[in-house]
Amino acid sequence: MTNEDYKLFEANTIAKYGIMPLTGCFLSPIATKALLYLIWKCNSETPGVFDTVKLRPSELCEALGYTKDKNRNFSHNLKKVCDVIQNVMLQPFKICSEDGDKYISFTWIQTMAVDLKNDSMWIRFNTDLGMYFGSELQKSFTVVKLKYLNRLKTSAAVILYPFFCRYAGMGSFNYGVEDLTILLTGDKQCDYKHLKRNYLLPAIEAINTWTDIRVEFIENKKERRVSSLSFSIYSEPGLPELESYMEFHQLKPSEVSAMNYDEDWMGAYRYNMAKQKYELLSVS
DNA sequence: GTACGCACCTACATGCCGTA
DNA sequence: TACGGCATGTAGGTGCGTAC
Repeated sequence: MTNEDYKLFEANTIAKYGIMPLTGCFLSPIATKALLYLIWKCNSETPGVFDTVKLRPSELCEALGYTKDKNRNFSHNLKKVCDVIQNVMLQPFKICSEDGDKYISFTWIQTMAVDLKNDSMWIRFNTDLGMYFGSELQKSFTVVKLKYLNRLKTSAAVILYPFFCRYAGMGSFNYGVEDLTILLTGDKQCDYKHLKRNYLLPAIEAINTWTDIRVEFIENKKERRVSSLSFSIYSEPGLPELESYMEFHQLKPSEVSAMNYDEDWMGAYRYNMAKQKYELLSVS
């Protein structure tokens, strides 16, 4: 599997409103990333059709950043990830009309079968999922690279990275504080200071450090109250990419700014999703 | 060598309060 | 209304002994 394979195609509606609020209850970062991986895996094997997906639990575990290390906890994490998916089955997915008078509710996953001994699992998505995220995915979607998403740890960062990728092509855009509050907290009563300190700033710092985009924002005020935010999205390498680039060109940190960053180095490296770092390919 | 269970630690999420 | 400090509960990550 190559770096380019770690992509996710999201419907605009998911990117706009976020996968977590859409479920009616917030999923943990691990649950969100696991679910996104399953959606990506399913879409890569049966584009636009959401029915069933087969994969190895160890593959999912490694894709989420867990590796077999000296601490012998891989089997722990394997079961934990399976439990996380099982919990996703318990959390209903809810889509409401504008006024909230009409809604439809179902679960993401209908059935999961796991065989840890033979390292296999089988997931059946809810049969109604295809009506909302099936063929529509092929018409308009946002590309999110899972290798970047999976480096993020907080729920806010996991929500915001796909959100910013959705708008990356626009360069800059405005977004209302109330919409952003619902996106990140699910509670529009949450005040802006709480949103900024506990969600927005830590998430943007993580995104700027670990992903392929850089986000900056300014506050737009109506009188004293912050009413909306103007976000600017730039393409910029993450820290692991920058470190490998420096290693490849044998640059010191002070010399990086004088160079124009390129991705020539990537041919000499392989990205290890489990370890979440680049490994130099051996010359044969 | 690997799976499992347990304990511990860290980071995150949340709420409350005081100050400007 | 914005900002920051502090306390507390929880989720996730890590280390290690034991059993198979």
